[in-house]
Amino acid sequence: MDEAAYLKAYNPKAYDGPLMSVDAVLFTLHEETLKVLLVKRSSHPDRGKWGLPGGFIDIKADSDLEDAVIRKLKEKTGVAPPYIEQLASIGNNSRDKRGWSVTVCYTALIAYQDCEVSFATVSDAQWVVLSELDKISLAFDHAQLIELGRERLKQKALYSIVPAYALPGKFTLPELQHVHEVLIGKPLQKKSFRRRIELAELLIDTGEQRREGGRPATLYKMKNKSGDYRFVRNLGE
Amino acid sequence: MDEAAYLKAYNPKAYDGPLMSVDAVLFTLHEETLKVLLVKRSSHPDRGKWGLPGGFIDIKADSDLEDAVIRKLKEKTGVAPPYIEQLASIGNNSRDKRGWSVTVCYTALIAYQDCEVSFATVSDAQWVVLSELDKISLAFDHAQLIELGRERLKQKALYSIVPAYALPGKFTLPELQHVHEVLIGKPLQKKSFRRRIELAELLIDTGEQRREGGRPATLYKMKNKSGDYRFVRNLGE
DNA sequence: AACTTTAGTGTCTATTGGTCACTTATGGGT
DNA sequence: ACCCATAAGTGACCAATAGACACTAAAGTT
Repeated sequence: MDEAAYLKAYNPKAYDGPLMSVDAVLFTLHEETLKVLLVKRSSHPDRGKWGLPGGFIDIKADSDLEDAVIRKLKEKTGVAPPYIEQLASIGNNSRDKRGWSVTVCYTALIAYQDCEVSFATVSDAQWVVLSELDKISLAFDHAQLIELGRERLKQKALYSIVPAYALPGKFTLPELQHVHEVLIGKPLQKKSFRRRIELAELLIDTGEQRREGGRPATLYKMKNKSGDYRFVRNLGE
Repeated sequence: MDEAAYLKAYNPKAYDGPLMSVDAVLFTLHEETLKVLLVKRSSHPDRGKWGLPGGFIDIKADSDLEDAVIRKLKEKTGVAPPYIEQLASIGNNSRDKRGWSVTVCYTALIAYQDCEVSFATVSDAQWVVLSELDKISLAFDHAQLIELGRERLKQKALYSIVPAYALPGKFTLPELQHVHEVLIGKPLQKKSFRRRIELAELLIDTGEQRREGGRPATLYKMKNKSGDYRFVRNLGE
């Protein structure tokens, strides 16, 4: 049998495969704390529980995995997040009551302001403060996925300025430092923090300033490739 | 309808989902070069081409994703590799002629000696030098997956001693440095290399030595958690 | 014993983060 | 207007760790 004949006769349903979904751990910073986006499950299993935005791939509509998650996120927030990264894939026969199930899970960041309006109308989605997660019983293994995302983001905070994507397009250095401090879980030296960013020339001075209490802070924006930059030495520790 | 009824009525085949497989990029060091394990595809599509070890999940036999890849690797090499790590998941509608397909891809390392015998008898598996990959037309997007694994391993070489898993249980520091040099692609200062490993106390002196030309080199073995250790500062650059 | 080869060390320099006091810019209260 | 509180931003020195490279050490070979 040649390949053309094989493909013609091929029936994907003959193969007994696992369920396959995508999920996203979308973080933002609001009121000095990290928050994660949760949605209320409208269907079985775990109906009524809160879980991560995500779901099955639509093999007609989605052309790749990232497409699929972004579609799911847009449904809830109205916009695509400025940062998204594959986190991990979890697959086993116990995480979903329906059977062997695999999720490809992403972490994403967005500024609170950039999607606030969009889902003020959607009552089945909410931002949840990370420290209050243990009070909620989450669907599937989503608590574990959030913890994984959290951990990954903490690492990124040590050697990159990826956390900047949790802020609006223009932000001040003290604001950025604050995001890093929340993620790393301890205060940082402003001098060290600023020095490395300046040296690597990662930000653009917009010329604008923001006043809030004391001396006005300069507003910066990210350069195009700044999210990919990796400092050779970690902060903290 | 309650959850029990839903689950009872649930039919996974009603859902039109993607194909789902696992693959592994297994590297080793042999004759001073990095090699990757390839297997000859015995079935369609891309029958006869070389590709990564891997395949569909067996939802009866495998209890999770890692189980599944390790099973695939054991089939080819006879042993489970001492190091395995999730690399990435790639899913789209163009990588497999059969339709929308997702692979969860792992990187793994093993000592050449530890599986040489096992698959000397298997003629459909071979180690291929990385620089000769462009001469072979690989199945699916496997060339890209290998490049991804290569890149990840290079990063690991900069801030960890994970590459040690490409060596036998006992190895010398010059040997380890050599693996790192191959991965990073340039020579390293032996003093710097040794100093950081000694300082972090990552290896155990076995008391044995290896003679080869000049002064004998001390044989070390890894401590248990040494693969997880991350230096705060990168080598090279 | 002298030479070659490879392992391993001593020591100085370079880079970058840590610390912390100091200066600067703004608003508010007297 | 002046002083103070507050937050932004800098100067200067210290600490940790990688880079460079010459030197010593231990083996085999001639």
